Amino acid sequence: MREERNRQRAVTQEDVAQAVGVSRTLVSFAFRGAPGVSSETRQAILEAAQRLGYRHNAAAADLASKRPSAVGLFLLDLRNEVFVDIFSGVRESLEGARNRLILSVSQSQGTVDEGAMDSLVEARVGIVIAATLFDTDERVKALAASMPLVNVARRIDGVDSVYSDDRAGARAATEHLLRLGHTRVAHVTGPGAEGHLERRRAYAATMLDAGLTPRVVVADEYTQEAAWRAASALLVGAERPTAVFAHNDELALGVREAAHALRLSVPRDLSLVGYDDSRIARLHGIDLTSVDLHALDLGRAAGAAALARLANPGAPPVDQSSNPRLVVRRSTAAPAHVASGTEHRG
Amino acid sequence: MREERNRQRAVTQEDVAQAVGVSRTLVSFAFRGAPGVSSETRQAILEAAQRLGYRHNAAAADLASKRPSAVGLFLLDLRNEVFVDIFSGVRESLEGARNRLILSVSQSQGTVDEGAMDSLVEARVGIVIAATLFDTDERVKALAASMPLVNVARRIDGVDSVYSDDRAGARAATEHLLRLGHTRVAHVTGPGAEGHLERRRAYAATMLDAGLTPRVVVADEYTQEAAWRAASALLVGAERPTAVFAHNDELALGVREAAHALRLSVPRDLSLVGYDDSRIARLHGIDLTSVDLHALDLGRAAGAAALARLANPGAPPVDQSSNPRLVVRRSTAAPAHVASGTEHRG
DNA sequence: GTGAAAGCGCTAACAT
DNA sequence: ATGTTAGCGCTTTCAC
Repeated sequence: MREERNRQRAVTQEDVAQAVGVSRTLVSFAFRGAPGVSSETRQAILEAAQRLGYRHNAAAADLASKRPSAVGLFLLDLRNEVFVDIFSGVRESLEGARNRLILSVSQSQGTVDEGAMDSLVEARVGIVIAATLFDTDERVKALAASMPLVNVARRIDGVDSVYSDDRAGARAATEHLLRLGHTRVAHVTGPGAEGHLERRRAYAATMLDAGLTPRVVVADEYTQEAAWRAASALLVGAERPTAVFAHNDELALGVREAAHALRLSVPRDLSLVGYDDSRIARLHGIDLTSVDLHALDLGRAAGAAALARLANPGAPPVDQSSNPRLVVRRSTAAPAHVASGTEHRG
Repeated sequence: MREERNRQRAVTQEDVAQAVGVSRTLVSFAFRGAPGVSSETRQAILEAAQRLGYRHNAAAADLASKRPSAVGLFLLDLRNEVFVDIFSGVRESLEGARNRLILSVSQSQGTVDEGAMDSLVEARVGIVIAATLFDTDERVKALAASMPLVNVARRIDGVDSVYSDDRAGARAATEHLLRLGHTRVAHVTGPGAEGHLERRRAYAATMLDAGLTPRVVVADEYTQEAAWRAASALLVGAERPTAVFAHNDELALGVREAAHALRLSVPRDLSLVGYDDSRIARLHGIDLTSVDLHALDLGRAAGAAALARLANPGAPPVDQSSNPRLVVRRSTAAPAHVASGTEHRG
């Protein structure tokens, strides 16, 4: 038993060929269903392979065939469900295709991660689908110039991009709060990398359009804990906002915890809007109003775009935008004074 | 601009060697910091590589060097934070080591996934760390016989195993409920694969020890939705349990939603205990009593075990158990009648 | 329908 | 300290 573990030379196509009494070429052909192999030979080969325990060696195959078959997926943070959904979507659209999917997750929260992207390059993926939120446009363009790259959840001019209209989503979120009667609406976000700017810009623009003063609070990371810290300072004093629109649900939950620690009740004392419409947002007792960006669809579309790019390297850049949707739940309500005003009327 | 995308032949060590005026060997050695290269030559090589834009080709390297450097990680479900934590832990302990980490995620919720494991085999990883919960002991043993394998979050005799003591955790959870005065305590779990049995067994044993009747409800998947469906049937009628211990937080949240839909309040009408101590459990308004199995540590330990196995293939199997910890929050309380009894006393 | 031979980019003895 | 040589397992012309 124990001895078997000692890695005896792996079974190769050569071994299969000898067993069947044909050449290596035929074996190679047989596996890829290439034409030019009689069905009898193919049967014999497949059967012998099975019997001998032959396993295809993807690395060797890629090396020999010059054009790499793997698709790399670069994600920022698996604790954020959006990225998990993107992953699921990409995988789904790669199903059936002959491409392996290699996942690489950024190490660092809040800064550019060279290492994770490098690992994809060194794995010689033929194309990478990347959530490049922390990189500058310039750097992404440079990357895209050196290898096929599909941008997901972000738009960059001249680079294949599959994204959700952040501007529309952020505007909808902010307007929802304004319509409820809030005037002191703050925005909690994270480090201001180029990929993360749309939402805060749209928030600020919407506020200004309404004649109000934007108030942007920047947490030092895109984590609950960082949002908590940032919100703890924001939510005290007479001038504290009556509503907060957070960059995403993760941050919104941090704000929520901070509010509760300060004995502020949501939505009575503070209205809260997140972004992503994660499963947590839907839980009873959380009921977080949030913007759904359909991450699964984004992933599917990105996967399809990658396949298309691989098939046609010369095609013009894809620019595929989709519309997010505001999902109103119970974390938002009219501010206290307006609410009582409403009551009087009611 | 656009033309650059056309994959011109990649820069190889050969190119670097020619540029510097040395042999390929030196270049190869220089990159791996192998001895036998003068520091001047090394400098020149590294610099030329930089200038030419040379990227190491991991696939070719692995192919040439017989002993594969990659570690495969097989995970069941990225939507379950436990697995994300395991991933983080594994990666952490591989940091510094020269091993690439290749992640493979099971496709199917609830059944064995051959494909995902195969992809690891075809990537020719040197060892795989696997959360094999859905496989039979027998199958895992067979796999482990054909290639180095470290079991994580599960114990299998004769196979490297790094796990948390599920029996102790489940017993602690059940006893916590019994001590609160509950007698009708149900257990909600998922499909009964061998890797998932410890908790329900410990629950049942604990109930029997206390002279009570176990009641195990099996959802058809390990998802919130499935738990919701299962719990909807469980939580009606006069004989409905006053407490539920769920296999994990994911299922517990499904039970919680079902309870709320039935207008049962947690913990007043139903006490609830989960398992995993996920971040969601800690949120204000959720406050789920749960068992922390320290998934991050599990991942770290599994990574270390994999490295150790790679370094010493002949060593006896690792059997490393750790103790989970019950974290009591506000989702558990004495059952209604006992609670009022307590009030009288107080 | 089948096979021979070259070579992918790299590592690893074995020279020198 | 540096170079030579032979593969790793596979794909892929190009013959037969």
